[in-house]
Amino acid sequence: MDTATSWAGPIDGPASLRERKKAATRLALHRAVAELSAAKGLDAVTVEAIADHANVSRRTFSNYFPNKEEALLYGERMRYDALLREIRGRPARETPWQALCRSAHVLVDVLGDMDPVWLAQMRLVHRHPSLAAHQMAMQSTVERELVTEIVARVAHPGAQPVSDDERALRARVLAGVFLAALRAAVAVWIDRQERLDLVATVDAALRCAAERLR
Amino acid sequence: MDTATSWAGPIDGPASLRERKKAATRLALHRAVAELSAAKGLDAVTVEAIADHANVSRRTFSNYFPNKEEALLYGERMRYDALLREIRGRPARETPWQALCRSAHVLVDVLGDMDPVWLAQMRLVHRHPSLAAHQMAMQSTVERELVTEIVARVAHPGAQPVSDDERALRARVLAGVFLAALRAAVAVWIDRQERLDLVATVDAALRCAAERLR
DNA sequence: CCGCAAAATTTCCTTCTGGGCAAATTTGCT
DNA sequence: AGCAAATTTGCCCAGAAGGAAATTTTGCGG
Repeated sequence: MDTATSWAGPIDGPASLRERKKAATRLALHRAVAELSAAKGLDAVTVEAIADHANVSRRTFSNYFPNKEEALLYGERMRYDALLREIRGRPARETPWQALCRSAHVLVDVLGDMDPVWLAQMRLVHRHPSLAAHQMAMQSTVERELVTEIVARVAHPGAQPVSDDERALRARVLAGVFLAALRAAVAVWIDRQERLDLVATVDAALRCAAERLR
Repeated sequence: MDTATSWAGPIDGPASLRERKKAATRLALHRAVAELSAAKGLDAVTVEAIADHANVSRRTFSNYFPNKEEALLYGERMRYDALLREIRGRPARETPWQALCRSAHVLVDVLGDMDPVWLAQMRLVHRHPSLAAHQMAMQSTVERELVTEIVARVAHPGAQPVSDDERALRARVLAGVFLAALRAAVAVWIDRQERLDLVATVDAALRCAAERLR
């Protein structure tokens, strides 16, 4: 069950043994919640059960995650981190929107069509409103980081100069719109899972968001 | 301190005494959290303290709200409900985006420049990440309702016909973009509070979102 | 290889939360 | 006034979050 490499997990570079062990524990906890909650639903699973299943003490769980939800959404969080890294790595000459779109494309591509574990997770999130809430919460963090990244890309080559306020506003709107588009794409893809292609759906959502709205 | 009427609160029509009392209690609890958390920060306030401050038992608090955060964000929730009502009431010939923008305008206008209580709330949310999380969570609910409302407005007068999937995607993107724009506007307005006009900022954000992105 | 300092895990403990249940109180209606 | 329904309250318990200190593991210099 080595899906770790498929989403560029934390077991990457040759870090110190300590770091690698921590990463392993974190991952074990994440998988424990995923596995247990897939069976009985998240709130029928106690933190203790999760810790047991990962062979650590209940208290250690708290050292890694503040609560079950975050543990469950850890994979999701990693994916967003990957997205952020990707964006930061885009050439500076790309406009913010280009950078965002291309990064999204890369990530969704890498994610592959239907990592079954991810699919299960998304279905779970999709159904359980409290999880959706936590996911949104996570996105609000991502959004903040995204905003600073976009603001950094001030170089609008052929655009008329704008005020600081205007730029801040634009950056926030851009970040929000981008994430909203991603969410929308995933949502409808989950809804109509059998009939749609994920990459195409994401592309469509981004194009739709970039269009002039009517 | 009768700000209740300013945001179309629950004390409206002449409902039964029971209903009015419930509404009053709910409001009292909401105000209690707001007041106490404004002073010491939200997590320094126990549910018991809130209940005490509203002259009810701790158990009764649970009858009204599932947790502190929801109690604190109750005002916010009411405002979004008002927004939804406004949108549902727009004439059917308006395109979805028009309906959204005009509703937002109405609501922000009604909200008035700087209801001081609201301002305090927003600042609190703005600082405390866990609150921002809960706010996002709430928005995800609102978003869902918004989507169904937008889907209902299928009548794109002069647009080429699109598939069901496409329409669902567009509705979700639209809802997400709209809420993202609102959030962005409020965020920068809070950031630069002294120098900006709220209505103008919201307008700018919506216009920015509606523009073709670069 | 050994032992030591730093870091991580564990045990223990306290406070707070959410919510079931049944008794007591309040409200609406006749 | 008096009864039924709705609401509040007190009591209770399983779980969550997280502080403090003891214990174990890791990394490194001798």
